[in-house]
Amino acid sequence: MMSKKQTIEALDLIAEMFPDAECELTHSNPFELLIAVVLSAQCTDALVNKVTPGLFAKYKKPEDYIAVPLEELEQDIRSIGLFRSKAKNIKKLSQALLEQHNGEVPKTREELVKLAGVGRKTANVVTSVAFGVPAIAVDTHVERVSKRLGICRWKDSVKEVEETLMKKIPKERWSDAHHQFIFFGRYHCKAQSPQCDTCPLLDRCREGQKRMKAREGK
DNA sequence: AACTCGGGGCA
DNA sequence: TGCCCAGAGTT
Repeated sequence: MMSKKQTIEALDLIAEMFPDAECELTHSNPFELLIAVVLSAQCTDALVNKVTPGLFAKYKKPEDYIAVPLEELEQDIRSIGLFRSKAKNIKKLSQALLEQHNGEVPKTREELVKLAGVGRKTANVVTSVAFGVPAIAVDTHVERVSKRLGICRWKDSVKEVEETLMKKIPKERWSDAHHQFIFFGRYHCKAQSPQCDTCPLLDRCREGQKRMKAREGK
């Protein structure tokens, strides 16, 4: 397991690789971000960004999502997959914003996770990106990278990964680290092709060392 | 903890 | 054409 010091050193190297890492979901206000992150569950940000410009031109406020028939909203987001449940969630979520939050996006994780289609990851992205609250949203990239590097244990749950990262990374770096890990996982340490050969973290990476030894053994 | 939902992108 | 992508909700 990486110590706190080792974790920060690894993070520094990743930050050098992706100094401009930031949220890639197209949005221009907290409500658009919330919708975009809900849509991004189980699909890529690039795919979400294909539908959101048209979607946000048509739907500006929670009322707009409520006004339209479910089938119409389903068709508007059909290309991203899982569109039936996502359309239902967005209508429910819009209703809740109107009835319980004056049509505004709530600013706390506790309130956000009560919304339909909003889980731990989505809530953390919204609070950190829209409201500047320090947070580490653990998606599959963050989880995979943290486990490969040895920052946390392979068997850790998403919640345990998040708690470990918060312990080992200074709070003022949580939000930047979150995006840097995501970029590292998405563009370099990919699920099927980690690109260990060109990785600056190879000598300090648990999984990378294991892979190199396995290759030499052949 | 395991299962389900789903179309797009790429080999 | 079949594998890979990548969270929330339910049981």
